[in-house]
Amino acid sequence: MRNEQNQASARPLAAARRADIAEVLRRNGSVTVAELERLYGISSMTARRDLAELERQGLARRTHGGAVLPDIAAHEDSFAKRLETASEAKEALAEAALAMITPQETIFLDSSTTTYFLARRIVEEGIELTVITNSLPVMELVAGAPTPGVELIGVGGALRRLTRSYVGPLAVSAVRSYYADRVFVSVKGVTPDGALTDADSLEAEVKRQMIAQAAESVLLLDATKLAVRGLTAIAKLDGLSAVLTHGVTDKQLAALREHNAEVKAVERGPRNGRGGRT
Amino acid sequence: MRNEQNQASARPLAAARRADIAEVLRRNGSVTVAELERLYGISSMTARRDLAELERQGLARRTHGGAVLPDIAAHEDSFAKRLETASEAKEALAEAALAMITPQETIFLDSSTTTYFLARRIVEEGIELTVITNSLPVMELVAGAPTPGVELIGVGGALRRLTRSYVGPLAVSAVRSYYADRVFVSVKGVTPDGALTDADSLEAEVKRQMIAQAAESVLLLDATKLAVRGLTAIAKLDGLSAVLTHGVTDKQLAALREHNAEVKAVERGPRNGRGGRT
DNA sequence: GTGTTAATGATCGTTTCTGTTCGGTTTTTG
DNA sequence: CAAAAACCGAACAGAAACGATCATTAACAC
Repeated sequence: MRNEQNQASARPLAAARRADIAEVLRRNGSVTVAELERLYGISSMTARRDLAELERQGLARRTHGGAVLPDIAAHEDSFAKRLETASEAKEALAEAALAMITPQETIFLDSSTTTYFLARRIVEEGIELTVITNSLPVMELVAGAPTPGVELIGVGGALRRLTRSYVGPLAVSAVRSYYADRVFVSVKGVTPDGALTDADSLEAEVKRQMIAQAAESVLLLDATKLAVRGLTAIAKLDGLSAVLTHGVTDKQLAALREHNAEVKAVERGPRNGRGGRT
Repeated sequence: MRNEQNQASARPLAAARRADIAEVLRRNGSVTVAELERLYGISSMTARRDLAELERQGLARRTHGGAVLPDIAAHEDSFAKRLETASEAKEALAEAALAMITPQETIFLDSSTTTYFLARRIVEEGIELTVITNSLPVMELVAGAPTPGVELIGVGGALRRLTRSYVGPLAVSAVRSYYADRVFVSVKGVTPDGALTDADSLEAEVKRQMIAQAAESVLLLDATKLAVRGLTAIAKLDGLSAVLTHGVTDKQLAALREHNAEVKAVERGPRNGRGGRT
């Protein structure tokens, strides 16, 4: 660019010389005061002053005898550990959900841990699609993906620390401004009469809106959910497009099918009597 | 090029000569006052005036003895990379910004690395307030805080991977739905005539909206910003409530004060100016 | 012609840049 | 580990550049 001549010529321009030094530094990774003296015909004091100026500008880091490029360290995540706590049921459900996804489509992911596993699989596979979520962990996961295949749209709002997700009016209205091909949700519990319930009403509101804005809605349900019941109702089983279950008994399966015909049992590894169709 | 006579032959138009100087500058990267005197047969005073005019037009950057090309920063470094540069200055600025915060208030934090440092200090100190941000790293930081003192409102939108921040229409409208006591912003560069510039227009839009929605706006400015100029304008210096600087020279400080009286120098590391008197 | 405006050059106190000196500190060497 | 060498940075002084100010000149309108 701007560094060609600059040999022992007259006295071109102090600023130009400094820019040149910065360029040399970028190319070589380091410079010494002695080199600068010889190269530009300046005194050591001036050389030091130049390097001090470059350091002030953040372009160099002073060392004894010269200067080097400022550190170029990497930024690492500390979330790897969270990934270790793997639940077999959730992994199986995530795997089955992954098979339902078509590249290039747009999906909602809620703030459950089950969909977190799904997000991880999506990133691992490098599937190209658009993910809309209110879950901070999912955002971190997708944003940190090595391959930029996944487009991420984050739903903002007030942070609910317990679940690390965004909720509230702003979150709901943000969800309302998007339409997706599919939504994957998980809930706190399912009642015997086919109602999905959650422990938090704000969270429930977001899930409900996601379901409303998606062409197809898929519930990811492990066996523990059948025993509990949340405080607020989100939706009815019969309003969903599909339900993936894991670890439920034949009897429970039959009960679910009374509310929704599209209930599929996902078994990976010999589990519970039935062998479901994967 | 249009370099006809150069000599004192005629004086067709000062503007033509300046355009010519600009051309020389583009080609060589720098010019000296002495060169201009010889080239055009003008006095040093006129040469300086020409260069001052070119600087006002953003075509040159004045230096002692001449002028060099302004660094037009169209490109942008990733968040991780920016985190490593001028970290000392950013820490000092963050510390000073921290002192401006009153507990229980609501603040906007933009997606710069400088405000990331500020967020970290807020979390460390456990100050109770509400933070509204479009920066994913800041969200992670605040959400992961051991003490739940900080209320977090996340601004969603489309994720811009390079800066790990949410931008776009959704982000802007989300910001618009909140009012804050204060906003802390950092920008790509500040031009001589007092305009804040950024490399990305989407990012700039969010910052602009934050400034509009905050009662007070504070700019965090390290010395590296004075040398560069971004592509899009965000706002004017005179529209801000306060400016905190680090590592700028006395002269630069005076220039900034012409646009905004509330410019404060925050020094905690490398001293500015020449022969620093303690 | 006369008045106005813009550009330029000259003067001069102030600022910036630079090299030298010198005492103190860090690194290397024996 | 001590001596030697190299390096550092504060302080000083000279040279160069700067910019505010004022006077001069040229172009133009009336």
